[in-house]
Amino acid sequence: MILEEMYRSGVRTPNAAQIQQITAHLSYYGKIEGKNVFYWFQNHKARERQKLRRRLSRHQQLLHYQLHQSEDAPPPSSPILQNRMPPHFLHQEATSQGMDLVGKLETVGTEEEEEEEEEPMTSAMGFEQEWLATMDVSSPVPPCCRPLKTLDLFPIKSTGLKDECSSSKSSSCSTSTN
Amino acid sequence: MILEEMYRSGVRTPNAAQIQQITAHLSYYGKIEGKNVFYWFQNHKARERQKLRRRLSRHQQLLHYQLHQSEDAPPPSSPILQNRMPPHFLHQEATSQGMDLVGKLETVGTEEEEEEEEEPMTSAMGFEQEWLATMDVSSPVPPCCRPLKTLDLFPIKSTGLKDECSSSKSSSCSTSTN
DNA sequence: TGCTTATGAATGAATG
DNA sequence: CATTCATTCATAAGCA
Repeated sequence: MILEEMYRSGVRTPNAAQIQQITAHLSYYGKIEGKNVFYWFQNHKARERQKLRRRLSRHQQLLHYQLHQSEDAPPPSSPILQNRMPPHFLHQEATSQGMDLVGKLETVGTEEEEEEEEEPMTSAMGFEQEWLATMDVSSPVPPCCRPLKTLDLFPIKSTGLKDECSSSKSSSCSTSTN
Repeated sequence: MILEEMYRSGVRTPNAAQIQQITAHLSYYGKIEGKNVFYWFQNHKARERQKLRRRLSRHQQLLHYQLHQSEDAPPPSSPILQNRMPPHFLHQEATSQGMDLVGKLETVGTEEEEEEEEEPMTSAMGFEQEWLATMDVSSPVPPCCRPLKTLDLFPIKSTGLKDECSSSKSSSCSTSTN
């Protein structure tokens, strides 16, 4: 769990030297290469951010929903996080020149940031997957009436498939509802 | 089931928006989150591909075997050689009415050879670092005796580790299982 | 009841 | 850094 320790300490994208050291340490427990460490940090950071993002988006969604739910309905006090900071706020040090052992603009608990490692991750990027988001689409809707308007979920097959079916994927025209 | 319908319709990797809608619809039948839908598609696609791949490999193996039966020494290995083919083998599977570009049956590695294809960059490490290379720091000393002087770089604790650095289960030393 | 299968979840390894 | 794929884990379901 060394890696997580380091991660919690603020290490996000270790540079070559750091990776070397980490790898050296970890090699005690078994065969390990630098790329393993590298990948670990990559994945961990990405997934951490993902989770965070989903929290944010969920909250935002809730807020949005509540805002649009009723004009007069007072928001149940959820003013937490409205992080819409400038798009140029995250910028890690592209693993080249920056040492993030001490972190920087993040709440890097240099000592011991147990919970709440709020990272001002990106927010202006295109659309990634907010799926992992626990967008409880089920909760906002009262069980007595479902706002589902029978979306045409079947014929949707638009730009989701761009890599694998790149050859000549199914035509997304009028999918004739299979 | 709805998801299978969609899958058959050609949906493979729905994007965020699609997942949202699907989740919304499915939420009518019970509690469901976006990640569930995401995982479903991931798994379904993967296993579909897996089945396909297995079938193909089996067939090709049979053919290969039969062809080389009289020519070369018949491989006494069990016919359940299974997968271990080039990572990029087949890409799509047949959808009912979608496109089934099963093509790409490239040089079906008749003899998959173990090659150390590594380190594709080594150029300006502006993007991918060069540790993807097999820089093995664990080499200087046998992994069974700790040569590392326990660098005080960070608080390393040898608690249970079974996934992070054990991508290779070949932990020669006592893998300090917890 | 013990085993095999099916499946959701998670993670390592890439690739773009 | 985002996205995808392959593998693996854990567990529930099905069956002999």
